[in-house]
Amino acid sequence: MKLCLPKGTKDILPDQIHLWQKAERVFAEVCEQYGFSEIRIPTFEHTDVFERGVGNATDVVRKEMYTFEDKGGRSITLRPEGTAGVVRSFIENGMGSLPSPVKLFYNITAFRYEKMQKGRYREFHQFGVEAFGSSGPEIDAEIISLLCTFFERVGIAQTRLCINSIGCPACRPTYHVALKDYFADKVSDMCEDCKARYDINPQRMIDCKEERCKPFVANAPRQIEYLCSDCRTHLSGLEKCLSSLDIKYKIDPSIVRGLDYYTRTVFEFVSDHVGTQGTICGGGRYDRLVETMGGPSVPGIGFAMGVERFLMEAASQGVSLAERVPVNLCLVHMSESAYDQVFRLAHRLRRAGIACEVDLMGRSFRAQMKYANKLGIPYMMVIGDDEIASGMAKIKRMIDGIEVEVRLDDLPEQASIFMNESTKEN
RNA sequence: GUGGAAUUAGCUCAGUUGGUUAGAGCGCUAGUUUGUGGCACUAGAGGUCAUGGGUUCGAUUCCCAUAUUCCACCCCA
Repeated sequence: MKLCLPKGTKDILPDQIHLWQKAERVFAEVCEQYGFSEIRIPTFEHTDVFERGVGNATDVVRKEMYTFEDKGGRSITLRPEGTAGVVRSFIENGMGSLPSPVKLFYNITAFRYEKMQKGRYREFHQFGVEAFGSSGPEIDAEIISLLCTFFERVGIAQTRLCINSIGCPACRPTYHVALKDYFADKVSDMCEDCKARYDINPQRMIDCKEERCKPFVANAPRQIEYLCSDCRTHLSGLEKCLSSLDIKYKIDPSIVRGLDYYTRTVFEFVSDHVGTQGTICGGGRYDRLVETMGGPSVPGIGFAMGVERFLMEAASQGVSLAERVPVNLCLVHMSESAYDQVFRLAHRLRRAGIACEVDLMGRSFRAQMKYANKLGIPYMMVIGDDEIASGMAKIKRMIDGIEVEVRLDDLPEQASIFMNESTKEN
């Protein structure tokens, strides 16, 4: 049997890795500027963590988790998302007693057993943020602002921000009653899923995509009209913050989110370039989650961004995440006798922090030149018996052929001076 | 989980209505007379035609299964 990738996984090859590194670097940078600290949590947790955190009723927990029994008979699950694990860590490490708010960010892989589609993988990457301890709308706005800054810094435009409020335990029951009243005489004509949702969670009927359900859903009462005064105040507070930051958004009452823990604010950044999986980034507030998972009563809010989807969006917007090629020098030898010297020279240069290449294929002079050119190495230096004898050699800038002569003994310093100067000129 | 499409060289794709040694472009390697790359030219390497079974005198081609990819639904990042 030929070896191949398991379904839904991807190799990230060297020709793509710089995009990832750039995205990771910018994300970490922006998070730190907003006062978030990185946290690293395990790839797997006790299954309970997700059952209690994400919610037993969700599709993610019911049918998408990679769950297995380890050799000690424990039920273990590969994380399907980041929030539950971070909350577990928050509680376990007593972070509730740190100065509030506690602001954390992470860069993780996550695993969901799902059918493949563009922008949807079984192992995928998420950048995420969680903030604990603050219940005001300001932190909601700060997190959205963080995302806007990230997109801006990375050069992405045209992602739509949609927000909604899904209420809190105080006002949701009233809304559910209103929904049930509204749908009471209509459920029988709706899809099977909606019939089930009617009893379990009528709120989810709102974002049903079935054609036959849409007409009924269109006129259904909206959560926003049933918010309690606290939730209403929170939402208008968030709107005020966003406006004063000049962040454009749209209220989208159909955003419900599939994870059970959300309360009040939910939001998504949506793109048109990622196929049906248009949500690049989704998040919201979870004021009861920490308590539900056995911790203190501490409010929280966070988001997760699908890195694959983000990179797809960047590519389709023609955004270049490419990093400048590190300044590189190719040492080209002319003869067998020079090769030994060149090899030692490369060792010295590298130890001095100058990235350079030497022939390792036994190539002819001409072939070495071609190789350097193909790799796009910007500088080269020819070393033959003459150079060895005189102790002088020329560094040539490939793009325009400009050369400078240096003493081999002073090479590390001389080379970096020349290469730095000409880098600045460009 | 339901439904549909696809898989031929490292990459992008031709092709065989079932019939000897399977093609192109790009890429890769070497060379175009041993002190300067990009262009051009020449040559070469590289395929169990995704894998396994079946039908057939004969299968890369037809059928079935498996793996992987893509699309729609569901759901989500």
